[in-house]
Amino acid sequence: MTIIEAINQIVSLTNDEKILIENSFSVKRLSKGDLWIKEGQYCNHVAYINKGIFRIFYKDEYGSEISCFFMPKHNFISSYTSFLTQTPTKENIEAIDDVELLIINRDDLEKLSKKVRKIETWRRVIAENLFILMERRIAMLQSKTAQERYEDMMKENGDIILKIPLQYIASFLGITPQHLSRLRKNID
Amino acid sequence: MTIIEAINQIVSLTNDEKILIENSFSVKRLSKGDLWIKEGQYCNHVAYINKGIFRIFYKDEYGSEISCFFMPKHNFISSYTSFLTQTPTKENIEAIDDVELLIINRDDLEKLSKKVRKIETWRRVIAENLFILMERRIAMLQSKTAQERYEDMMKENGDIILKIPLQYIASFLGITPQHLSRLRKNID
DNA sequence: TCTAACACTTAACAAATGTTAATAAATTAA
DNA sequence: TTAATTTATTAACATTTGTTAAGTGTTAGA
Repeated sequence: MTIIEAINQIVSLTNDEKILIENSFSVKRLSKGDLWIKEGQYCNHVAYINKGIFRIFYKDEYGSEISCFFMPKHNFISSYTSFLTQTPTKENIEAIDDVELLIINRDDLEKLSKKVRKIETWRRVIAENLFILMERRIAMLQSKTAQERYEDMMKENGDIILKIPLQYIASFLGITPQHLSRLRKNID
Repeated sequence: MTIIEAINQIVSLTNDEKILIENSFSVKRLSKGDLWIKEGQYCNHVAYINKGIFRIFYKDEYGSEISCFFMPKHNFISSYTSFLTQTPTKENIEAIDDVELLIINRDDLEKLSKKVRKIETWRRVIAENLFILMERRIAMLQSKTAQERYEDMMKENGDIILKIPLQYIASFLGITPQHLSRLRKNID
């Protein structure tokens, strides 16, 4: 799915609009392990993932990495709080695979939004979806056991779960790698 | 703190704007235990809490109540996903105390936003703050023990924690009432 | 006021999860 | 490729948290 198809699913676009959008984004490639965004930076970009998987993580008070989200291809990614509030981010965004991004910076996104008003609607929908995702994540952490959380994750992200190192998934679920290893043994 | 003072803290207002805003909201009073919003309803209002404390909760697959958030006076409250996406809410919003609200419906909020453009900024800031709150909540549930979560809650919400029934706090923290009772004994 | 319903506490035990440490497997670098 | 490093698995044990059940307030109506 191209970026145009992804946006077109939410707000249907004319050919002219498609061209305007396409020209506003530029390609960026990263290798496995590279950080696209580092903590302390201002995140002034939003990106569409053409290829690969990203991990968003932050460091806790002991310096351990806590994985917040995984984003596979055909989704949009950013350090949203930083992008929206124009403050330094606490998050790191790391390429788990070799990845290909289509990026746009804040100014160009504003210009594009003025030229193509539908982009405003699309931005709102992206924000709303993220909001709903966070609500579901809170509900899950609050009221399900580790095994249920893992099984739910399997159902919803079965396609990418095998490509993500176990330790990252464990951190995402809020458990130790050893415990996740144990759960996997019991489930299979 | 009045609603005008609360908004004025975020976007400074002229006297005319203050009057326009004040006239757009209307008073609603509820008694302890009343539901302002019930699951299944469309939430078409946003409210400022003049007095009292609210609890937002939903029901899990077994019908148990899971408490998501507590909102004390001098904050704004809504079932945001429902309000934003105009879909039926899964949440219930309950008065823990006798409460007094200042409410505005979607249409009037849109009209007000057009008359007082700063209200757009205020709406954005409210959404951003909620977003940050949710991020912190995820981090807490993901990487802290129940005792740490309780102690953090004491630090940040010490003023209201004593007014909220223990069972609701336990559910909010993702633990059983018995376990919270045990933690309290150990801490004091 | 008395009683019934509900909320909170406590304790014993069970289940889930963390910790430590050792080993095996996989990946990376020379 | 081999050696070094990282990652994953396994097991024994410790700690945290859930479950059940009983007892003790507390509150709200009859």
